Amino acid sequence: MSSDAQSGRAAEGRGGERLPPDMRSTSQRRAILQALDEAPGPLTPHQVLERAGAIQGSLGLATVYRNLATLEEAGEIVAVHLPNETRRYEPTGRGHHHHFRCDNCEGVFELATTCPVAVLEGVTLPGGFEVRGHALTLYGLCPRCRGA
Amino acid sequence: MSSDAQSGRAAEGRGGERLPPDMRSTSQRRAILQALDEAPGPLTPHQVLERAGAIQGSLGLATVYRNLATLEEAGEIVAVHLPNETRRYEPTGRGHHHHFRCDNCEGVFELATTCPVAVLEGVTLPGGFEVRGHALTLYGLCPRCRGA
DNA sequence: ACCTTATTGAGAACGGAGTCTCATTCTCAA
DNA sequence: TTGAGAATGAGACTCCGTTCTCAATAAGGT
Repeated sequence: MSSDAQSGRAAEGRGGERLPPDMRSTSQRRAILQALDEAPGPLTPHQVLERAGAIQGSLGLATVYRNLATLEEAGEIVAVHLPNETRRYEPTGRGHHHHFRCDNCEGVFELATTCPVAVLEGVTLPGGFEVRGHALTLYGLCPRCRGA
Repeated sequence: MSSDAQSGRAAEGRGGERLPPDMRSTSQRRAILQALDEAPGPLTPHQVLERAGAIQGSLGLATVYRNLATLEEAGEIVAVHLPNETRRYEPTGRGHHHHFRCDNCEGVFELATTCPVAVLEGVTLPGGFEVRGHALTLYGLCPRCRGA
């Protein structure tokens, strides 16, 4: 779940990432990407600040926001929106999946389970609602909180 | 979808609503409840201000917020959270359902469709995630925007 | 009708997410 | 090695949803 192979981001030019031409490879940028790659689920900007900050010494919140925006534009990461939560980000290329939020620790995890809502894609529901996409979040207890 | 029978709110004491003992029935409160009852889906505080304000002459934003909080505590309405949207409210007693958000007009509607995620309730997913609830939002085009 | 007290309106104030500024630092192509 | 310009850090600032304040108003029990 944290291998470079998964997202296709491997040794290439400069720092080792696949980034647009005029986008430089800085230690901060690398740390942010690494933090997102190693996380069990999408991270909020503040979580990115914490985790990437632990990897790379100094890191400002503005830098995190700037990079998240830049990397999203570059298609390296995608924004994830959960109900009643601030925006989160995760690396692209992980295919269609949904998230699980623990009621206890409030952590958000990526699920491997097959999508139970796929059948509705492209369907027009009674009432005339044409479905083009969906957002599903499961709630409950994560493995750790269940055990404790 | 706008009948009083549906939510069980009918002529009873005072102004006509079923409200806790020390909660007074004011014209503002009644307008707010009516606005929520007649809406095709959950409303944001500002939408409540607009709609209830159209019913009842003067209405302040603070009054709307106060009443939404009070009515929620009283169990008359429930908060609805959609991804990347501000909190909305709808009357209680409409059973399990999900919402549809139009990509074009951005309106949010209540769906009558049976829940495709029900099968996951109570299940423990591979990985050890114990499902206790879920949030599903469908996106696409509403009847009106589809026609236009 | 009267009195107690919940409720209201208008606007000031708050809080947290996200953005902007700008002097300084760093990347990397030449 | 060097220079152009992308990137950074710290904090001020903006935005906007929500709450607070307080004097005036109005439910509703008696």
